[in-house]
Formats: sequence, C-alpha cells, structure tokens
Amino acid sequence: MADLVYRQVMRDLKHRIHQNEFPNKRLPDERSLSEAYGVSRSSVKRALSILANQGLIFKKRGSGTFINPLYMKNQTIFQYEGSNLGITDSMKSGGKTPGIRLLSFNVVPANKEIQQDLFLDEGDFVYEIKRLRLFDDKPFMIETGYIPIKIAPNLSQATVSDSIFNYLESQDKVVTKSFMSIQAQPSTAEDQELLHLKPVEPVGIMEGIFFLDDGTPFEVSNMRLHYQYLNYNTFVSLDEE
Amino acid sequence: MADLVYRQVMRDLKHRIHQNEFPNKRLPDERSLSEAYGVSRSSVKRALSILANQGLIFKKRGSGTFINPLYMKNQTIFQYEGSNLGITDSMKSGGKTPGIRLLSFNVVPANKEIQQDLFLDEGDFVYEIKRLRLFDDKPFMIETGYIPIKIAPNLSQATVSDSIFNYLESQDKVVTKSFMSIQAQPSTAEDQELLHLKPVEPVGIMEGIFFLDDGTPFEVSNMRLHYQYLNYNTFVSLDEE
DNA sequence: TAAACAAATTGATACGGTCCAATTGTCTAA
DNA sequence: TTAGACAATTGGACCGTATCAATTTGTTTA
Repeated sequence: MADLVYRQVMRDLKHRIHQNEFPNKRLPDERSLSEAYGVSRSSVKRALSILANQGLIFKKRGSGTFINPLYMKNQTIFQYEGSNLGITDSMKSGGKTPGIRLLSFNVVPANKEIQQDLFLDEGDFVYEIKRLRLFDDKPFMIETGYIPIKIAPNLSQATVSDSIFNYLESQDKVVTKSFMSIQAQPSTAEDQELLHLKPVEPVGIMEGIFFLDDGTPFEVSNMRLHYQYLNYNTFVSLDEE
Repeated sequence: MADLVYRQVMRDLKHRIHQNEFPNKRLPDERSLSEAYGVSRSSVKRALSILANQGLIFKKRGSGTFINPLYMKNQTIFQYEGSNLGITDSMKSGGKTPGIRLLSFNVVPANKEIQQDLFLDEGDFVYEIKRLRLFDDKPFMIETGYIPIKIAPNLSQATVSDSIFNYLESQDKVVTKSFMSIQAQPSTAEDQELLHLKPVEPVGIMEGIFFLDDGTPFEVSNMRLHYQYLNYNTFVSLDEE
C-alpha cells in the first residue's frame, strides 16, 4: 500500500508543503518533479490531482501549481484530509475518550425504506441497534443503526457495545464509502433527556448509508447529535474529477 | 468543453445507466469499452473513475464494474451529481422561484477572521452584503457575505440584489471550489422574525469560503437557514482520489 | 464429490510519448 | 511609450504499451 509511486510522491509533497519548503506558495513544474523524483510525469500528475481534489493545491494551466494559502494559514478548519467514516475512530484521533452505552438491540423486519436503502427483499430481517455515544463521559449522540443479518450473522450484544467498524475490520470487511445527509431539527423530549438539552436547543441529524468496499450497502444509520457537536467540514470541487 | 473524450464517454455511460441499458448492474469491461468507443483505455478509465467518485458505480478488480443499486433505486437522494455551488442556480434547477431581498450593503474593514479566510492584509476593505433569500416568496435563509473590494471593485446595489455568481460569470470569473462547514444552532430573535420560526425551532448554519478557479478566495459567506431547508447530501469516499 | 491447481478475465499501476491551450515575458514595430 | 507579435513555459488531453494483482471459471486430481 505504501509503496505505490503516486502515493509516495503525494505523501512527500504533502510533507514538504507542511515543512514550508515552498515559501513562495509555488510548486516546481510537473516536468521537473517528474525528473527529480525519477518517476513519469503521469504519476506526478496523478499525485498532484489528488492533492488538488483535497484542496491543498490549485493548478493553473500555463502558470503553475500553487499551494492553497488557507491550508497553511488555518490548518484547524482543514481537518478533512484523511477523514474517517467511523465515529469511534474520529473521536480517538481527537485524543478524547469515546464511550458507548447500548440502549437497545433487536432483530426486526426491515421496513420499506430500509429495504430500499440496503437493497433488501420483503421479509428480510435487520438488527436494530440503538446506542448512546459519549464523549469524555458526556452524551453527545443518539445513534440508531440497521444492519442486515445476512451480512453480519454473528453480531452479539457484546460486539455491538463496542465499535462496529473495528469489529468489521477484524472480519476483513472494510467500509470506505458512505452517502450522508445532514439536517437540523428541534429536539424531542427523548433527545433532551438523553443529550441533556434545553427545549430550545436543537439536534443535528446525520443519516448515512455505509458501503463495503465492493459496493454492498452495509448499514443505514440515523444519528441525532447534540447541536454543539455537529460540525461537518468538506471541500467541494465542481471539476467532477 | 463538451468535446473532451473522457467527458463524452462519461456522459454517455451516465446516460446509458439512466436508460437502464445494463439491467444486470454490470458494465462492459474496460477493454471492450475502449474498443467500442474507439478511444484509449486510459480515457475509459478516467471516465469510470469519475463516475466511481460520484458514487454511480463500483469497481472491483478481477471482477468487473457494477452500478450502485441505490443510485437507480432512489434517485432523489442522489441529487448530488453535478451539484451547484451557487444558491440561485440550485433553486432554479428545482423549478421553483428564487428571490432575494437586500437587507444591507456596506463597505467595512475586514476583521481578523475575514482577513485570514480571504487572504487579506490589515486595512483591506470588504463588501458586507446581508441578504434574505426567498423560495416561492417564503424566506428560508439569511446570508451574510464578505467580498474583497479589490477582487470585485464594481459591485453595485443592483448587482448585489441579484445572483452574485451569475454576475461573476459575466465577468469571466468562475467559482468552482469551496470549503464548507455545517452546524446547527438555536434560532435568535432576528432569525425567528426573518425566517418565521418559532422559538424552539433551530437554524442550520452553513459557512463557506468560495474560491475562484485559480485558487483566489473570493467570498466568505455565513448562511443561516430555516431548519427545514437544510439538507446537505454528499457522497464520501476514503480512497483519496 | 471435493479440493487443488491452472487459465482466463478484469481492473490497477506505471511508463513515456505527442499534441494542445493558457499564461507570461520579451522583443519589435508603430 | 505602447500595442501587438512571438516564443518559452507550464499544465491538460489522449494515446498505446507493459506488467501486476485480484477474482472468477474451468479442469484436473485425490
């Protein structure tokens, strides 16, 4: 994984950018980089185009390749790079202690919507996992997830009380894609109780469908977040590449 | 623009997918496509990789390329493709009538945060444009935008009462990238008045920094949305390409 | 019949070449 | 002095090839 040429170039450039090796905010041209690294120009292009998609650099034909000044100026807002899909891991990386309290754990027939989202048939069953997520012992999110039993037939109460994504990895299944939808709503009585919210305080809603590597939809998840913990950052590019 | 080979292939494949030309959810292999379209395999790969990033298809080495079942089953949630950055255009595409009411229009010195976001120096001035956005005559969003005067020296009250992005296009400046941050908050008294909200109803906050094609940060915008209108959808992939 | 192996299929990586398009700087002519 | 022509630089598009790796399929073997 770490030996791919374009990834090496990508990583090295990222590193050099962080080291402020290009104070004039301008990278060497592609042909020079190709020669300097001893790789083909195609590989350099590939590395650069990934960095551009991540918002680190901007390419301008006829002029050169430049570092996004914002990326250097305010690194905190740019935490997007290498973003994590799983909640547990995202938290850990912040150096805080994540916690999980299992609220309920059932097997139920999939309703119409879930059938559609998870590509199931009439009569298929799913786990319904309702969990309260904690952050340094403070509850911040109510999560209701649905997972087809035929994809993970061995889910136990113990497994589900920990990170499901970590469990999956141990089964050689990797979640690398997801479709997310973000909304806001007034809090319900249950929200207020579980998340310690005042009546005027809202919840953020994140609904996600998570996919395995091969495109199989694996889980639909409905997350109700304490509003102060919802902060979704993303770099949007309309280049369609 | 429309004559690029990989875009033609991409568009044609997208079209054929919509026409349900691949009922077995499987696309022809890359080599066949290359031959059928009379283009190189590289171009086919490029087209396919864009479609994969958009979540339309999944590629599986050694097996083939498959259509994301969700993409066909529920097209409404997948409106992401070809997403629009500008508010006005996004609305129009929905077949509804967008409206703008100018609340205030001033030139003010950029504060520290704006200086940082827009890469300005101490003492630089920016337009401060506060507008109420309407949707079929119903207010749904309060937008406060800041634009450096040195980038758009000729902004007039009339210009600003219409779509700024459309104005930019007429000046041959294109906005293709943005950095967005999404949050939720209880509504303030002003929110409640302008957006017709009850006290318990929240607002969605979208903050965005918009970039011109060459990477120049062009505008910071703070958008307070009626919570029922905040619905941000996105396809997330951890492949880093 | 089932397991092991071999071959064909299919996408991934990487190279290097050709030509094009946008930008910038320079030189020239009015 | 300035406007326009020209050349050099730099990224973009596209092609074709070679090789590798994962998966599936077919065949052989125990």
